[in-house]
Amino acid sequence: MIKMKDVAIKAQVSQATVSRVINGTSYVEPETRQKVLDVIAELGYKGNSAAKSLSSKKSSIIAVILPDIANPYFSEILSVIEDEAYQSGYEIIFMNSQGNNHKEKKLVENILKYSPAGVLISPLDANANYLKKFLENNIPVVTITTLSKNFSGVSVDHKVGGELLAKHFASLGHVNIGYIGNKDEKFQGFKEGLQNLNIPLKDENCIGFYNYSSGNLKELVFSSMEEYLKERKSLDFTAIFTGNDIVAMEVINFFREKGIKVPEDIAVAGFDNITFTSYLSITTVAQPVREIAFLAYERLMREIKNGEKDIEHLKILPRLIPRDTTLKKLI
Amino acid sequence: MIKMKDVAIKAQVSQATVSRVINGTSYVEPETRQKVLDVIAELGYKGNSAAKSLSSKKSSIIAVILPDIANPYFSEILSVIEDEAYQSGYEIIFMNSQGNNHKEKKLVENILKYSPAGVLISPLDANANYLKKFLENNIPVVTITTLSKNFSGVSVDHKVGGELLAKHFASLGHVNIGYIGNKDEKFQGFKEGLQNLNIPLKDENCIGFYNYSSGNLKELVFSSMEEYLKERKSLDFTAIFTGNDIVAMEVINFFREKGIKVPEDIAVAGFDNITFTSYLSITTVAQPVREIAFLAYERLMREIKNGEKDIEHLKILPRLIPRDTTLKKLI
DNA sequence: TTGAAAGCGCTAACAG
DNA sequence: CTGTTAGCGCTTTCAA
Repeated sequence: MIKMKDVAIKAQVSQATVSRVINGTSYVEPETRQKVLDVIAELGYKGNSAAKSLSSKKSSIIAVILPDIANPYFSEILSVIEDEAYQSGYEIIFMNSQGNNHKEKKLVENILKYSPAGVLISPLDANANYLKKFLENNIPVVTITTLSKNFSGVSVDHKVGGELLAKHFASLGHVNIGYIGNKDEKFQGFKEGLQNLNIPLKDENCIGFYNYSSGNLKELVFSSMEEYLKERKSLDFTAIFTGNDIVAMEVINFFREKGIKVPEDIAVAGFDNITFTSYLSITTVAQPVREIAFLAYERLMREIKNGEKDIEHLKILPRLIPRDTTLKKLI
Repeated sequence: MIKMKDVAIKAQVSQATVSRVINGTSYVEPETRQKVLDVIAELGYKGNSAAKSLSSKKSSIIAVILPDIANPYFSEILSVIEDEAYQSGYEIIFMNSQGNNHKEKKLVENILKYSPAGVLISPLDANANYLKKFLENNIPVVTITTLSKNFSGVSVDHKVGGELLAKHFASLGHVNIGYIGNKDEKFQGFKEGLQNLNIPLKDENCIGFYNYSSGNLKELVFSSMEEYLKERKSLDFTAIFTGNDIVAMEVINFFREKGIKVPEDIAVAGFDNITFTSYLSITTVAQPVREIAFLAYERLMREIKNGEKDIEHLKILPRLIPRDTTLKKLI
């Protein structure tokens, strides 16, 4: 690999001057500047990230930590971030926490070795202690999907999303309603939304589990549903809201195997609006993923380049996308 | 950030000794060794990648360059690689070529700055000249999905996959057959497979396009199909093989909009067996993605750690997964 | 406006 | 078995 010194010698200037024209850190006589540029092109000088990072104490690496890259929702996010980073001259170190808090902690520790310029993370626990390491090391962080009091972040208003679905179910005449998924913000919104409409959401109809990894999701969904069915003989609800679209697909799959028809016997709605829900015509709540990713990246850049330090929380409003799986009116 | 010297001082040894216990590069008296380890734990020493990489001239970074991370086929691959890398102490720099040769070239140049320990790439063009830079810089490369004469690689035998589908269509009695997608190896296998069964695959029924990015895929598929329909009034085939599952979904979508029923009016088969095809019950050819990714990573590790330099090409056999979209027999 | 020189934190001879 | 020392390629004072 050709280095600055090689360029310097060939351009008959000092290595410091080469550094200056590359980084624009101080004025260089246009002639020498051009000469250096020519030699750089001629020799195909590329630079050495390690050396640069070591002496400048900062890198052009952005760490991206996501809970489940196999979920299209997150791969779409990564896709947007990667391209933005590419266009602005950063590289992405990607890490997949797989819904595993222990792994996420390790990942955070590992990434510190690289002095990343910034971090984009969809944290499993927005208030986890190990996230504070970024604060201590003065590394800008923007959270995606979840908001943390310590960092800027961009998310969808999940609560509103839950409420939207509550209203949707209500408008279709459902009064016995179920839920399956993480008991998170959207669940809260859903529950409160139903309460405001005087529709009870019975605890025993809320099948909770905590999961991010799509690896064993099918098993998880199937065993949870089996267990539910074992306790009572049949479904005690006519509509079910699932934590996300993938869960919705699995639930529909489960119902299909059991001979339960969607939406004739039961209405199903998901959350996220990943591409594939449209093929299956699943009712869902759309998160503008690309916008979220873009806004998060943009915010991170402002923290990196302009040193903005105030904590900014963006909550984007989701919208309901009614499709076939909730087609049937009960009234 | 706490550094080796800090550890050395507190442990009352030289910095070199700390380096030795960390890297195990030479024997260290068990007592001193333990003392150093204790101090490392106490101080929470993490290390500095840039410094390590600069002085050792190698990094623990593995570059992963994929054509379309939004395609679940590739996100599954990334998921496997990331976890393997995590377990063996490497970090992933992820790059998305988006089916853009120009971008891929730039990515290859960019990654050289990091002296990656190795590269896993699903190249757009296996023989692209810029890939030789890895050879010049002595960086181990393993290709995924496509094989290159210059590097080791793991792929599915796409040709066999195409043949499998040819036989499948034939066994169902189809004689007028179409294709839509990249005119690649699986297309060749498909074509030859049909030829061997004395079924012609007319050129005008082969709708070719070159695409990797799922971004504008819908448009691409729809406009290609529209064009086809404009030229002749109706479909001149009873079964169509699509380049991959996502294309299959879009084609089915298109047919649905046109009121053409699948599989009643036309049979559709995809390729890849991404998770979502099972929900839609699309006939497809399964690529054992996780195995591919795992084998590629394993091979790369052997090149990195053991310096194996021979070129090894693994071709994994795909298998046909018949499902509902090709259910109907014509004979 | 430019060059010389001192590190950045670490690895890897080289002594002893 | 361990300490000393010389860089790795670059950024960044400090002078001139």
